[in-house]
Amino acid sequence: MNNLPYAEVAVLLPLYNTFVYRVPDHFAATAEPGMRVLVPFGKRRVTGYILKRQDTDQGFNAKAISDVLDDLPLFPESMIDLFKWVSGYYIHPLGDVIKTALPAGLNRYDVTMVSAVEKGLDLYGQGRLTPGENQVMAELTVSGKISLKHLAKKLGNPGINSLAAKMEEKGLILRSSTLTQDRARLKKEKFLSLADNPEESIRMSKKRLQILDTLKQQPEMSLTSLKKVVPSARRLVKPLEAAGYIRSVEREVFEDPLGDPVDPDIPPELTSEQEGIVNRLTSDMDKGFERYLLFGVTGSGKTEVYMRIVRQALEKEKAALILVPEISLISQTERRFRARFGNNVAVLHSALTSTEFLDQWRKILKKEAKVVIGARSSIFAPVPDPGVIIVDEEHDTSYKQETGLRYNARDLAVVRAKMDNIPVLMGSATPSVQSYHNTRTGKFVELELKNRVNRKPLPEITLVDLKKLKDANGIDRIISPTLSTAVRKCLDRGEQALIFLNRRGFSTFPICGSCGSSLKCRYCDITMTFHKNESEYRCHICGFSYTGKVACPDCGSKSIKPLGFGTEKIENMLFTLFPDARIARMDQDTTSRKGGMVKLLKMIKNRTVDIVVGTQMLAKGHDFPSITLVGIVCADLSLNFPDFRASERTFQLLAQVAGRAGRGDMKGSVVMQTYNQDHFSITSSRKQDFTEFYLNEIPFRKALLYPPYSRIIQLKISGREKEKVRLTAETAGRFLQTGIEKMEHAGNTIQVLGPVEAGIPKIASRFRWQILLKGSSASSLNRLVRELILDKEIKNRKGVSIAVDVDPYHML
DNA sequence: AGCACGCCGACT
DNA sequence: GTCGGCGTGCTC
Repeated sequence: MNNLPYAEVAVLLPLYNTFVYRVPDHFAATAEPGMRVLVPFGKRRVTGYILKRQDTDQGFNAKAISDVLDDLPLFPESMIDLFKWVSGYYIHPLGDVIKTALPAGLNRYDVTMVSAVEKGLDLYGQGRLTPGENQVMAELTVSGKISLKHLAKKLGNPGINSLAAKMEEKGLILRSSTLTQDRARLKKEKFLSLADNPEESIRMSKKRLQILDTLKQQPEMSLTSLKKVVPSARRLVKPLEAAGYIRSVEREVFEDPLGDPVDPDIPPELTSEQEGIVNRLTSDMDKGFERYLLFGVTGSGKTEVYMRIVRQALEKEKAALILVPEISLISQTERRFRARFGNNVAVLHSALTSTEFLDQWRKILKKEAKVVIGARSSIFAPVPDPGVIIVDEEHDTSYKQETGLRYNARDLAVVRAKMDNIPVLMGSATPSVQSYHNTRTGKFVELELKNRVNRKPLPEITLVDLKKLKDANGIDRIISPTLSTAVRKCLDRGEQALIFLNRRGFSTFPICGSCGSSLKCRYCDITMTFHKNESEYRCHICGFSYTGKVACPDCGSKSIKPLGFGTEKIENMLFTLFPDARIARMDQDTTSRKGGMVKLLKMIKNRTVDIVVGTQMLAKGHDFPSITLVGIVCADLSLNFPDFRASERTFQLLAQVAGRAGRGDMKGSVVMQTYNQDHFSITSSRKQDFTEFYLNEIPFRKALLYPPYSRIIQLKISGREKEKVRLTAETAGRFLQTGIEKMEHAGNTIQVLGPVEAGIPKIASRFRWQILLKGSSASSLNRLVRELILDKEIKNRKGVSIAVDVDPYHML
């Protein structure tokens, strides 16, 4: 720990540079890199993060740090380089990168509060104020003391700043400054212990003696447990403490967010394939950075391999970081790790409260939990000494964050492993084209698990050509006789069936029977979906809804026809086809309530349902041993997306869904309905042959210069005013075009595609345009976009925002 | 982000 | 003539 007089600080504002502050003497020994500080910034104070201590102010007239907000660093110093890398690569302000990485709710800053004073109220009462002043006073008499920001919002007047300043000058109102509190705080508890020599003697009641007696029996006791012995302890310890009979300390206590305990498991014997991989990783662990892609068919025991490798890391006194898709946390993976590693596991996921999350965070920092498992954001977990990073289901799109800092945790796992000089293992049964390509070019080491642990064959997949069904009537058009027969047989055998459709709702394309226009969301440029259960039309993007009785907004007709179908309709049809079966639906609508997902999973596991209808979420990671039939209603839905990864997504989804069949002792089968019988995504997924898919897909990518043969950055331009957005997009487009011409002299090739209106031109009342940049070098793309973002002409457009998406996933 | 400074139009 | 709009630049 150094005591240098200055500190480099990243402030929590959208700024790309760091600032130097003086460390006052009274913080000299405590202010460490990784701690938050409160720093003066212009006229106010904001949260910042100490990046390092240094011996000079570099010629700036450094102000002093106002306060140190943490007792301990929130992240190890080793992570600062990662944050800086992320900030640079994703072109995102460093302070916000760190904020994104840390537990939510840790942000303190000054807020201007306004309140009315007597003179103002008098003049208001006498009606002697200007209209603007009247508005302010009216609001203040209602709400009392209120933040200036809040006031501006309530009055719909963003220019209230100068008005408030003026009103204060006139003595009508008072402005003051308050510091916000952290929303997330660690739970602290009072711990009591007996002191040796009381300073004064006080009268001892029975209860007081009982407390001293209880404390005598152990070195230290929490107030909570003492209260179990002496219920009135809280009141009674005060005088005892004051008189010096007992001492107390405040200490952090950890909550257990993990719910029901898990019994320890007995590690199974490894297959020789698994053993080979574990041995390879174990011996390589000391060699430092290396990237591995574990390509293992469903059921080949990847998780067991991960657990053995984690065990090896622990043996070497190192920690392990395991990333899993969000959904797996609710299901299997988390439980299996806990069964193996018990209390050594820290779990980070979105369902934790902010206090629970902070608890887990502290445990990781203090090395009390060395096995860290979590979703996307856990790539930023403060693991001080990782020995290995594992990314399960590396192809999963949930590793890509789509708001704010648009990072990809899978990619960052590689970056972090490199910085920590440790191996990173990415596993999947259906790898991403990107990662598999990396094995072909020698960037990643390929490891393979070819055999299923129980040696069972993969399910047999039957294709149904939906084109031939077009003359059928009623339900048969959507659920083919082949599929319904298969379900019937499955039910007769007493087994479970899973029906998959990647679209929720009842009618997905409600259309006006009178004028023919589709029912669109008021705020987004998309068709709404009818939900029969709730009898309402819903926008799947912004959540806006109309009642089921709404008239056509275009012509006023009440006859809206429910065209198009989603999971709710399928569920309905299955009720008709199989009145004797117990049917459950699993999609966002039935799982969004807390505990809804767990309840459904339990029903499947306990076999209190016969048929499960559901969306993507069924495809991921769950192990349902008694499901023997999987029906795919329409395999092509994701194929027609205007996105270069449409084929890849379709293949992965189909292969993963099909993999849900026959995971137990009974043989599974799959019925896949499709309009594109001959498309390679369909045929390859039918054979569960990733390599075949890859070899078909890769020529397209190459010919059209898409990743992995290029790098792309997408700019997403949006705002409430249609024309302003278009104009900004066009200005940005021209800027980039000129930028490229300049760079081309240096032999760079970058293509600008667009600006074009986005695939969904309006979302939540914001109009959207986009520009796609394609190039062979990530760094020159980065440089170009950085120039654009920092350009004042673009930056200062009020009301239009430009989001930078490096390596985008969702191109709509 | 938020705040001050500074330069042009409609008002006491 | 001034009040107040928001474009521009800066914050260690």
